Amino acid sequence: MKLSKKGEYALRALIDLGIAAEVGRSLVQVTELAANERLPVKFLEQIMQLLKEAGLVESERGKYGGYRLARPAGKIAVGQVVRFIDGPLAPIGCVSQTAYEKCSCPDETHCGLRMLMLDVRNAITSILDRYSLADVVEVTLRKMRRDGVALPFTQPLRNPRPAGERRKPGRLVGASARLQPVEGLINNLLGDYAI
Amino acid sequence: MKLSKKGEYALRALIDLGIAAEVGRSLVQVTELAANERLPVKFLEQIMQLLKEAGLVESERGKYGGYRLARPAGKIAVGQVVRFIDGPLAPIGCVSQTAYEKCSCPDETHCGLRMLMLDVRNAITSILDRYSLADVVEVTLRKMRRDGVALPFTQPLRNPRPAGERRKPGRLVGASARLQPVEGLINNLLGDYAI
DNA sequence: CCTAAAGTCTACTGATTAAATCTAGATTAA
DNA sequence: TTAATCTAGATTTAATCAGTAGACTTTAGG
Repeated sequence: MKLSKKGEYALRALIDLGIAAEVGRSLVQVTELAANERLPVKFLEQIMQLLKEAGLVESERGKYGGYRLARPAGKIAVGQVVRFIDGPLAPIGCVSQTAYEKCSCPDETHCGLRMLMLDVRNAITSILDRYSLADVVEVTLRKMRRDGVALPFTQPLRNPRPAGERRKPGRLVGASARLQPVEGLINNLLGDYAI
Repeated sequence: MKLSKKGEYALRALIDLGIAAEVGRSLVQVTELAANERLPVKFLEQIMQLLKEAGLVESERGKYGGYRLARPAGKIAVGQVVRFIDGPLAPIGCVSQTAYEKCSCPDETHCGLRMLMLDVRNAITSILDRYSLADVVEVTLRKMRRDGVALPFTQPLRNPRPAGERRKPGRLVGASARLQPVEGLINNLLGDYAI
């Protein structure tokens, strides 16, 4: 039931880009992302290309270039990212809602494994499709601020580009503002009472 | 978030062995298992060896040999099987309760991804550790009987061995008898009202 | 008692994918 | 022009998935 390294690194990078945006940094370099999360640089470069193809990030080339989120973090669901990088969230193909694939067993309707894995699939998607990058960013920043930990990406790039419209740090709109309360760590931490 | 083929095939085989036991067949050959689930025979042989090493199945060698569950299906949790074949259930190592592994990020306590994945881990284990093979077998048999589908493994081996103590088909003891009701397909189907 | 048939068990081989590294090229700011 | 950066592709290493070959075990039949 593993998330691939590629998927994990992609999420780490995207979350960092979300934090950067929230902190006023519109552009982050791959080397910064790699350093901040201790990821292999060249591998992360490949992943950033995939995320660009997916339309999740934008890039600026050349010296003092870098990456930024292509849309607000609140508009990027975690599940979307994982599906794009790792494929369906379902543990086995025959319970995937977004990419169903017939399985080997001769009679799916009487397959107990399938019913069990359908429950697992639903449990996974109910979390990963419910929360956006903004939710994860919000929880992270809140915890860091509470504990007085230094935020990353607070130092501006030495020569920030004009940047047509700089993304202003604003209220993140995440799950807690949109959805019914559910159990789970993330949801608890999203409530003000829990910081 | 995939279950590996090895893990999937292992579960299919074990569920089939559970069905066989419930139907009065104490020994099933690899070729039968492979045919019933349409799995690659030699690959399944390897997997059966792993399951034997894990103490989940027993084997009889030679002509008219085969495999059986090493203990009652109610004593084998699905999660145990997956963990043995595929490793931890957690999507990333730093949220595994049974096989924690430090992750690359410099500060786990302020890692939003980790909190999110902890929720996912808990969602997965709450299902896979709650249900046993007996639960899956019960749901499967119930559905098949309801729809009048022919049960597998009902024909005895041509020359069944003396079989010291034949396992008698008896009441399966699964989650529905042990645990609080929870949401999910499997649990609904375990209730009598749902067959 | 001997042997053939039908099983499990063990080892090796190859294809494909994941994970990461390496090398080189294209683009931009200074 | 040069250094920093993204872009692109080839290469390496390991794991997964599966198939092949055969050795070992047991039963059935002569």
